[in-house]
Amino acid sequence: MPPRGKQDGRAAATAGTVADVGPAAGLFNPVNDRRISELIVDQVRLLIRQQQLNPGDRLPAERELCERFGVSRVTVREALRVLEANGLLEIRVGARGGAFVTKPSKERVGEGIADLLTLSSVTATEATEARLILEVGMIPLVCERADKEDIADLLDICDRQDEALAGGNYEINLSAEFHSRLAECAHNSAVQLLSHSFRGPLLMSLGRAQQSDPEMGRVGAKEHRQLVHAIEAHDADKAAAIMRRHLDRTARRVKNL
Amino acid sequence: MPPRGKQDGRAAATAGTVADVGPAAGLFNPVNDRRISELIVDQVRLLIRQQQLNPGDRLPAERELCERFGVSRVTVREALRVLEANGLLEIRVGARGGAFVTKPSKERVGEGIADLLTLSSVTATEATEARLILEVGMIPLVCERADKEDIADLLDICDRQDEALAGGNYEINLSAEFHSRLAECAHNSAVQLLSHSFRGPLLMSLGRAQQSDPEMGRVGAKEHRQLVHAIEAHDADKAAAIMRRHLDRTARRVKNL
DNA sequence: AAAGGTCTATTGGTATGACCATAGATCACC
DNA sequence: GGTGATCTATGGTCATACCAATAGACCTTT
Repeated sequence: MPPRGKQDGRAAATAGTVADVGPAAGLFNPVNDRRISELIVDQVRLLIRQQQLNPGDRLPAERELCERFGVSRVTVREALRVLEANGLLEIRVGARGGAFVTKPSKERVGEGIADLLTLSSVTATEATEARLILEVGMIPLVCERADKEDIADLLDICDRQDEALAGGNYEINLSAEFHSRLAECAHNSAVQLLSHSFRGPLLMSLGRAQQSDPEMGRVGAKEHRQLVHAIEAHDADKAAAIMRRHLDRTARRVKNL
Repeated sequence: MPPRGKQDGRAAATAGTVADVGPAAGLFNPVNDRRISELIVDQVRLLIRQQQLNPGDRLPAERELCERFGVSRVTVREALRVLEANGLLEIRVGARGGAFVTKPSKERVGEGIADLLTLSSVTATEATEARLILEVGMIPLVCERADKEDIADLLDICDRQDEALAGGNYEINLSAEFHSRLAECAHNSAVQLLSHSFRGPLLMSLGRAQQSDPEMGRVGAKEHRQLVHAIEAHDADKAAAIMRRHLDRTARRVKNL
């Protein structure tokens, strides 16, 4: 690369990224507003979307990216930070480290959605309503698609829940696990993702509600088991009714809390 | 600030951020391996969550933040980038510019979710199913809560849709606008958010489907109007049925596409 | 006085070059 | 064969400097 003048920052970098079209290109043509790092972000994101970069792939080292893009390391690093924050990259240090394209981990995505939900002005009541829509709405899919393994897993969770209750300790995590596993039974990753996302924001309020009435755990566990049996019998209407009742109780507690 | 030794980077900065506890603190205590910029991100995010920083508030200038945190500008900037990517901050340049805490804009959040959805391995079929659950599930809320203004707006969109159709051009944006406005009628921002999020990822496939059969637009517009009337009559069952039929057609097209 | 231009200070955007910290990989030694 | 030292590639951070954009003060012109 020919050594550039000392400080031609944006101009030179922009020239390297945006087409220098024809004569008089410097006049009356659209101004380039965006940050250089954003252009890099877009470029990489596009590559990932188009699957020219696949999960597990490693991007060139920062210092090499600088040369390729014709920008400074600071700029490249800011782009990588954004991509990392968006869950597209994972950055590891040390030899053989670098920026790796992440597998589209459902947990990671769900976490991102959960974060967005908690930071938006969604109230607990609203989230509960939305959750009810999701969980009741997915019941038909679940009843249609749940296989033997699904049922067995659900029952296993119920068993552990009963055990915990018998031992006197109520495990709210088990309830969450039940609903999470139930969402898997829909065999639809979008549904699963959304259902999972609503878990986090609600856990806090649920935890408080549960504490105020530990007996709830017992009722909830029983309903879980009834639900599984209804699913096993492919009785969508009955299952939906149980789920609605189950969540309605929760909704009321959230409202009164 | 007392001039530090030339390169005491992480050590010094860490000492300023993490508690230096008791004697022998340098031995056997947890290593701090997070990035400094991440610590800053956490700190700011916490301030926002606790509402000690509110939408519209302006953070100190980068150069001042450097002093406050005792780190370099690069580090502060990386933190700001992440916060910006997460939709928490908006950064403006120029005099009186700086980092401003953003209002929790629903659009922004919805966009984030949409991004996550498209980047995860959710197929169009799955997304369509999830959308059906949402849009049908919210119908009872809509029928219960839609007010005169809601109905009027929906009818207005229907009118514009008919106009466009009469003029021979089908506007897919109008259909999207209808569903978006409909979600507002649930008067629940979580539902609205989710519904909105599914718009983007589906537009592409829908666009293609629509092109393959332009007559669809006419049928869809008619169904929209029927739907509004059912809602006006608070007939949730009928409205849900119409919506289900409406989306089922779409779902089939997506599957066959 | 109003309109419009110019200057200036503030603030983010980028470049450069340096050094530190980390973690594989390799090799020497026991 | 394993154990530890050393090498090396790579991200993490710092300091400084200059460019670019913008708001507001100030000045000029009409």
